[in-house]
Amino acid sequence: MELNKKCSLKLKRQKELVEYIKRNPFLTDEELAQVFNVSVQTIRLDRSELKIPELRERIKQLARGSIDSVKSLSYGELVGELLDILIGKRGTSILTITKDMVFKKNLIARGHYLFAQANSLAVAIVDAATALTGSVKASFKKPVKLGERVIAEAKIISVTGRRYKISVLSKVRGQKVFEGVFVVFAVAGEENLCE
Amino acid sequence: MELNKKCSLKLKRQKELVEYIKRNPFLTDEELAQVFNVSVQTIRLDRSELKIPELRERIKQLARGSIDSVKSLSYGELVGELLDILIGKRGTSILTITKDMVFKKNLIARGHYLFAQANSLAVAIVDAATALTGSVKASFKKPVKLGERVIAEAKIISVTGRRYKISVLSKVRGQKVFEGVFVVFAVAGEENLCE
DNA sequence: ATTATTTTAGTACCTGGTATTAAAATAACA
DNA sequence: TGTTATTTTAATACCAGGTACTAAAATAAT
Repeated sequence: MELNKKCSLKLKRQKELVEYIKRNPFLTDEELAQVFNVSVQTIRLDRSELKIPELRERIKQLARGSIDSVKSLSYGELVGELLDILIGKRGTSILTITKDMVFKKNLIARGHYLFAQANSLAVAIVDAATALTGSVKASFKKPVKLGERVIAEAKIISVTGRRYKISVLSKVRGQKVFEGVFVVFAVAGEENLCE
Repeated sequence: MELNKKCSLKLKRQKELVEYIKRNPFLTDEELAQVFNVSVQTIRLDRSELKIPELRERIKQLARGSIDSVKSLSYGELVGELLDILIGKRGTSILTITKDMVFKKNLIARGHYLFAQANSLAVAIVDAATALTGSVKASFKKPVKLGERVIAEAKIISVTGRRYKISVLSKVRGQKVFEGVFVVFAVAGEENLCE
């Protein structure tokens, strides 16, 4: 009842197998069998004991992991990270351009990410329970590349009733990359925000 | 020899199929057949004509891409789902408002999602290898709620050199919710797009 | 020598395809 | 209308890479 040598051989192989598959997830059982110089059945037995899924399942999981991060624009209330805010006055946020924000061809950030950062900041500094964007005039001054950190500064220029006019200026290393004027409405309930 | 109607039906399906699979790469031929309401064989025929690899191959490629870490996401290129496009002319896309697109407080869609749909559509119909947004004038006409389906229609109004002027109109159940004029630049390499 | 463990083999079956041939449905045309 | 081209569907044989199960060999432990 103490199959030390054999048993340890088996355990050793299984340990290595785990590592090997981790590093090398695209191999079939047959190929693994060759690598470890055992039969295909042994590999299958090992996998089932170790609960390692079959090749196709492994690949699928990898693919899922890669695609999930693509999803959509933002996950929280704000696109970017709030650096500083003074509600009713101004605010600053920073957004680092990651690879899912850029065109794959040239690694330049898609415009709507810069817009989203500016828009969510504009809405945030109004924050009268709820604020909705009414209209925008924006211009993209310079392309922003992968990895760059965009700092957006918003300030309220005027307030007329529930109508806020806010300017947002975004920069990368001091260089202006985006500029916009947002008209935002503070809404209480459900009414229309149309002009 | 002029199978216009039929032919266009087939072409339309194939176009949609390309998009559908891009956004939805984990579906089997059988599932795709159900979606498009045709037989499995037709889907296979389409795939082979369009040189779209089979499910397992698609998954493998995704998984490979994810491991290479460089990862070029051709999946987040467009916000919304392309319904119909005529490059150089016009295009239509649909975006269903999900819960991560709305303000928690009132379930109204954040403006930048509508903007993103419009912007990515505007960029898509230019598609001169690469296109970047230069400036925008936009206005949000009506709040859009959770679950609603926004249909955006973009059309090119004018082209001056590499400068495209594109109007985008988004509607929910026929009601105008967003309107914008985008100035988009077709860029070849790396130059600035500043005005 | 006997028993327990481990490895290997063999078989039937599954999914999601390819590849090929052929029939049926649909559209175009004269 | 009939005839022809196109498109769609069906049927069949085959493949990879498995699962699940049964059973025989090989090896080790006592």
